[in-house]
Amino acid sequence: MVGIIEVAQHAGVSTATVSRALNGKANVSARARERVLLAAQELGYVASSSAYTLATGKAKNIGVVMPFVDRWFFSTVLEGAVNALVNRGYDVTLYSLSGGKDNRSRIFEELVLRKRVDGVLTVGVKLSQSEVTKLTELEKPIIGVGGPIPGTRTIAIDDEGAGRLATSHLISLGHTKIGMISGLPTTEMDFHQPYLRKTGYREALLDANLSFDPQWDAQGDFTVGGGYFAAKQMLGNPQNAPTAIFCASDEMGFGAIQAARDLGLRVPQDVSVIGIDGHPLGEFYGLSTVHQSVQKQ
Amino acid sequence: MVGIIEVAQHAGVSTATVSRALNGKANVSARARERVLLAAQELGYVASSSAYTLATGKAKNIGVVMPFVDRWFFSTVLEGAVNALVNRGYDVTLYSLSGGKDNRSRIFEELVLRKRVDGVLTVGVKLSQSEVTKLTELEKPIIGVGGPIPGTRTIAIDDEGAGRLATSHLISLGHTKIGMISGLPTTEMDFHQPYLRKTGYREALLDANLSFDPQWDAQGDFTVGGGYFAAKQMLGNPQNAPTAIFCASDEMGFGAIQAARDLGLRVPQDVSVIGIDGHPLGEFYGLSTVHQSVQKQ
DNA sequence: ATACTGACTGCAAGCCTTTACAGTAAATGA
DNA sequence: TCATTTACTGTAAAGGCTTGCAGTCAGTAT
Repeated sequence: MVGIIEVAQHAGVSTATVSRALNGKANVSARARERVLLAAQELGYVASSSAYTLATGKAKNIGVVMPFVDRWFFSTVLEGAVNALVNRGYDVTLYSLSGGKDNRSRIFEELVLRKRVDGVLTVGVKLSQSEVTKLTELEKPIIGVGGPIPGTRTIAIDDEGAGRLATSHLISLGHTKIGMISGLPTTEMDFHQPYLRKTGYREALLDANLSFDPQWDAQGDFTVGGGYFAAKQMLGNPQNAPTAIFCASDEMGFGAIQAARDLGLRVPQDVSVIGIDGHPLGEFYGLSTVHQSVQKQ
Repeated sequence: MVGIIEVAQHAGVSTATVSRALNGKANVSARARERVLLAAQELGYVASSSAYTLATGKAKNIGVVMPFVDRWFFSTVLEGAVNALVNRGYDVTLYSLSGGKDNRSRIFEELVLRKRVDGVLTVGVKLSQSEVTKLTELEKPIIGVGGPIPGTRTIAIDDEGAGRLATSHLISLGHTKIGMISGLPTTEMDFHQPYLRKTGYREALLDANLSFDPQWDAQGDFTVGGGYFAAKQMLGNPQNAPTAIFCASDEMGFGAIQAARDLGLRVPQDVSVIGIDGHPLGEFYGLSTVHQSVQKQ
């Protein structure tokens, strides 16, 4: 493996000058810089990142933490983040919380601590206070997308507002029996948005003096299949079926639409469905949605 | 930042013993090991990964390279890979080729060279001979998923066979005018499967003595939207519309189905559509598919 | 001609582990 | 009891880079 010493010899300078030249520092004569660049090129030299990190304390690497990567919202954010970071010379190390039970604490305690990353980007994760404290103590900047993090900067839409907006839209269409398909059942889940969106939904109902029926409160797992089964159950109830459904994500909306169709209901004539996201498939499904610009986030 | 020295002092042993105990080596007395573990625990110590890498040459990190991350196939493979690796103590550093033009060479030359990764997993990427050589010289193992890599081990379905299978299925349904929506237009693209799948399609047509009409050869970009527009154009041609379409991916198949519907055609009565993947949405769309087990791959 | 800048350059320490090697103490065998 | 093995343990080098500090040398002001 060719190291900085070989490059220095090849260029006829010291390793210090090689380092400075390669890192674009001042105080290197044009001649020396040129020779170093040439030598590095010829030898195919790239500085070892572990040595670089050890010496500088900078890893040029950002950790991205998300509950899953195979849901639309997450893979889209990830794609955007990877591209943005790679163009600025950063790598992305990906941590998925879906891998197992004690994954989460291991990620935060071991991996991040290992100085492998310079900062953390969380997506749709609600960090606990102790997790935030830990990261802050290590002076690792944190940015959250789509999920508030106590005491740090967060980029997210107004989930509560979005829930209210979607619900209000259904109300304005004349619906009075409005169900909601939200996220995951357990509250201790890492995943945050569902709760706020549901809050918005309830508020909108309240404002319009509409009742909130627990039977119309379903969980859809944020997947198409989850939305499908939830909607099927809700709409299939002959006594007490809603005429409109607000889904906390477009993917669940797709499932709901399909469920309605399978039950012989027409969308939107018999049932209205609205989601949140702006998923590219929405157009094909004819799903109304509250659009959020995910890539930009 | 607490280092190994503090742990050693705290435990009343040398740093060597700390290292050995923490890495589970033999030759550490039970008593010493216990004290070290306790001390590390109390101090919240985790070894610096850059120092570890520098000293051992192992990065405990795998680079995953894919053309995009926000397409279903890729995000699914990624999810599977991340989970499998994290459970074995490896991190995943993600490189997306979609980020820009000279991204690709930069990734292979700079980033991988920097010793940041122990090995490389490519997904749907066709590596050039020189890229393979480079990695092999550095003794970085490579594994490919869904795309052959000259001289290395690859996990992939028989793309050509899948194309033939799908096409044969359409033929067996009695179709004689069969179109195909395949991948990207440019051949120099990183993305490999489209070509093989199309080969299978042609072979199946040939075997059945069916003609291959260039008008029925469209590009769908592997997205729903791409499939939609390609199908719309193909099916919308009154002179020469196929009665069946083979799509190289399910996502394009979804678009094709929607296009058919928008044109007033019923699926499958008027038009048959078949894809490749086994995308979970296939069920909802009623899309026939050649299933491949992506997570397992 | 001399003192003094200023622009480069090189030496060597430091970053934090792992691990080869040498050393110590207890345990075993004769 | 003494020699020898066994089981740990500690010292210090090595890994590859960055960078503070000191030094060199040509150029400038006096």
